[in-house]
Amino acid sequence: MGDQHVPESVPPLSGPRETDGASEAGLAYDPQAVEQKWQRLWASEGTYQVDASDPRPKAYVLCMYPYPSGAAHQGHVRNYTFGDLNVRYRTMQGCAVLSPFGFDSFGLPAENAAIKTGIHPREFTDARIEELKQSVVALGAVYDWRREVRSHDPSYIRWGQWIFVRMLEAGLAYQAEAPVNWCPGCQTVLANEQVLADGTCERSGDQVVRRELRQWFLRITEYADELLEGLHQLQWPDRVKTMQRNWIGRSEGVQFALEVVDHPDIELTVFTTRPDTGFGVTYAVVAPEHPLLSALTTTEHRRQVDELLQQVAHLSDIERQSTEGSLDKRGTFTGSYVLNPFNGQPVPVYVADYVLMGYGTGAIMAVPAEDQRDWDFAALKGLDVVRTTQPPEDWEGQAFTGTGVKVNSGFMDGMSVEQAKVAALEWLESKGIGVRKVNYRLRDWLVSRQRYWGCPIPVVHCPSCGTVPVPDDQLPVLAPDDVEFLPTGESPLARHDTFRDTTCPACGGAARRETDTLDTFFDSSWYFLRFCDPQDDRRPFDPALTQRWMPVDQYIGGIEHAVLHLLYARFFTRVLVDLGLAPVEAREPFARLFTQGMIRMDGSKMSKSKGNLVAPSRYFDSVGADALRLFHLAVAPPAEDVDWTDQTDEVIAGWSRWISRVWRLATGQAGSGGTKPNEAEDRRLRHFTHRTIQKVTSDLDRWSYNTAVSALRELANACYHNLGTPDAPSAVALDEAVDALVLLLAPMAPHVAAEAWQVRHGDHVHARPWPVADAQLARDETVTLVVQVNGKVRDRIEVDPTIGQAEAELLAMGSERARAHMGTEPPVKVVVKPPRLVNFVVRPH
RNA sequence: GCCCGGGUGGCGGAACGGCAGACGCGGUGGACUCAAAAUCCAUUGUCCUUGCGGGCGUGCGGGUUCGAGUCCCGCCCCGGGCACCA
Repeated sequence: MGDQHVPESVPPLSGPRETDGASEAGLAYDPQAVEQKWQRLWASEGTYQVDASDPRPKAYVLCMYPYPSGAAHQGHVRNYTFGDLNVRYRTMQGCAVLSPFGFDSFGLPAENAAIKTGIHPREFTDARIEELKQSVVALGAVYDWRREVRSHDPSYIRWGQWIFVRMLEAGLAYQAEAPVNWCPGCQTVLANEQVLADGTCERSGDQVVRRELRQWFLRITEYADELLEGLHQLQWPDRVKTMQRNWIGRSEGVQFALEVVDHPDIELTVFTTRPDTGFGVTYAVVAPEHPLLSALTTTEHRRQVDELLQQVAHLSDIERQSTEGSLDKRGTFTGSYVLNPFNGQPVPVYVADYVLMGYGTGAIMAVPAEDQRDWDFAALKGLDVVRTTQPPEDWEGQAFTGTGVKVNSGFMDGMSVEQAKVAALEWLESKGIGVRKVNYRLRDWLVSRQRYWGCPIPVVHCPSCGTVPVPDDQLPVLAPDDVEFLPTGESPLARHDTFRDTTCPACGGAARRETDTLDTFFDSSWYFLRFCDPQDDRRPFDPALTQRWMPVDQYIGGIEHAVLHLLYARFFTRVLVDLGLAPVEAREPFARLFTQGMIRMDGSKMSKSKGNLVAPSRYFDSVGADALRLFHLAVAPPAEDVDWTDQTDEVIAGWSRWISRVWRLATGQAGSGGTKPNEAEDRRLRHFTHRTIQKVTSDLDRWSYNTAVSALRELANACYHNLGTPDAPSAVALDEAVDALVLLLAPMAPHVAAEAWQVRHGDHVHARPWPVADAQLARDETVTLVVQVNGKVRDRIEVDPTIGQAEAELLAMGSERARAHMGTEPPVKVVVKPPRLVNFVVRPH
């Protein structure tokens, strides 16, 4: 998964602190010694290994598996800090937590490195996996490592291919022509990322062109409605659901045919969501790739049309939909006319780049009066504009897309837009010209990649049998190692004779092996299922084990995956359920989703391919992992982006100081409580303790980690209050407070919490149950009643929280400070919201 | 261009439509110390005021409301995604 924006460089951190090799009570806290001790212990005791037979209620907590880009960067640290907090918190709450880890280990960077340095992608990738794994362990994040999955592992490839074959058999995979970015200089297909903003190749600088290639697709559009409907039941951020909804882009409308003047043999089919505007159609537009374009183009217009096609060949879809620059040069007349079926008038047919072949029918009826882009284009080309919805008075100079009364529209005159939509549809259907049609913005999933470092598509192309899947017992199809990684030429697989040339599994004749590999989103669409049964060599995963763990209860990853990965995976699991391979529990794979913000530096202008130079290891080696974790929890709400600045190191150092502050409290070095009860202080501290337990618990439940950490700061401050003075709280109250502090800290800063607890009690803090507040002690004895005059705060009165309406008003009325702002007349109105607020509304004087 | 977010002190941030700035970082002052570090304590939006207190303040402009950082409308700026980066 995503390699996030990462900081480029930071000023040097103050040198490593002195360590004294141990951290028993009475000594300074030594993060390195403590962290290594506990990391070894968690690993050797298998503390976070779970099995399906575990009787506790299950919780599946998962961070999106990473693309192994080497040592972890701060984006990973942030992700795994949140994940680990959830794992430990749910464990303390009594759940059997499934916490697996794996690697999205196929991908472009390894192949680029191979081309550059000659190192084989596998060697390159394995080395980086080890590095990343090490930093994840050093962070103190705990996983059931027996379940590790790597995309490039032959067993994972095998079952991925096996699933692809099942999809092929079910008719869900098919081949079709689709454009790719072709670099004439490199003689190779480029990823969008490798094409610069000016449309040139990042490596050779050549102008990139779009070229049609026969490629594999998955029929995700068949699931469009289901994917849309399924969003309702998900506990996902609204913005992610909205993005998916918009991405699917369901729209209801009409598809109808336009007669072509002087061409009885062909007709132009268009889709519209606004059939009510039919009388306003003054021209039509086809996409440059439209199959009828050639037939529609007359001899005298062919030159201009060809020029346009050449120009469009190196534009991306984004550039084509942009209205920057003049539309003038981006469309031209074909020379043909079609008949507007509503009024029988001939209207000209244009070709323009802003119409995309991939959406609808690749042709539109243009209504400049009611569509702004059509308006702009019509203005440039001097085309007619006929309003069919009456715009408000004074409306001129632009399209009117709102609702109103229909005009100039024959049988629809006088109707509302909504009525007219229905009338136009019924009219088109009754005439046999059109049909109602649901259209989606979503396109089928193109899974072919012309690359080496990916999962080979397991089919063989036979001249006599056609496309034949590789039989199950011959899986996995593995890419050969002896390939050349050249900076020019096609995919290494296509040039590898003994891989490419094979025999047909059906007839035994000479055949050609498919040399495309699968999109890495294919791999990331089912790894969370494999985690449930990672070593199975009879099937991708056992349905019973999958049923035990699925769905993922908490999925955590970057917002950049809001649409693609998260939509593909939802599609994939639906298919697996429909094919009977996965239990219904997996239909919606991620019950709860959290999308974290990104790490930015200098406004995020840096490129993602640059390495991460703010390596977490520099913090592990100085202040320790706990300090870095607390920093990430505290610095911002988890969903927000984080700016890595000059001040960041100082803030992290502050967390290191705080850890020592807690350590001194826990070990008694900060001073101890009194031997006798101190009623006032004890009540204050116990109230604070139990209120903090409530606050932290609810903050963790609502993903408000920054405020949870703040609450722990406050509890520590409360513990220090009056410590070492005659007015100190009793040892009993202090111990209760410090124990609560350590327990609440355990999911956040697990090492110091574990060590502190062991020093105090001898056992493991992470095996303790999560603390429960005493509601009586947590209750506030008084609250502040705010007295306002005309909405401005004029006084504050401490009152009993159960105070009533009348009593509150009476108390407020008695406030001298408030009365000083009220003049002599009685208030016009009094708003009383006990126990928080009384607002007197008076006439200004 | 389209879709989705964000904008609060010097900085990161807090705030069920009801005390704007919790908790930190940085700053300032103090205690401890021969001194320093570490530590502990206090203070810190801004303007006017000796003080009490008051005015102004949540990107900009309007609106709803007894009351708006929060809700609505219109802008500006910054970021994410846009189907082959993952």
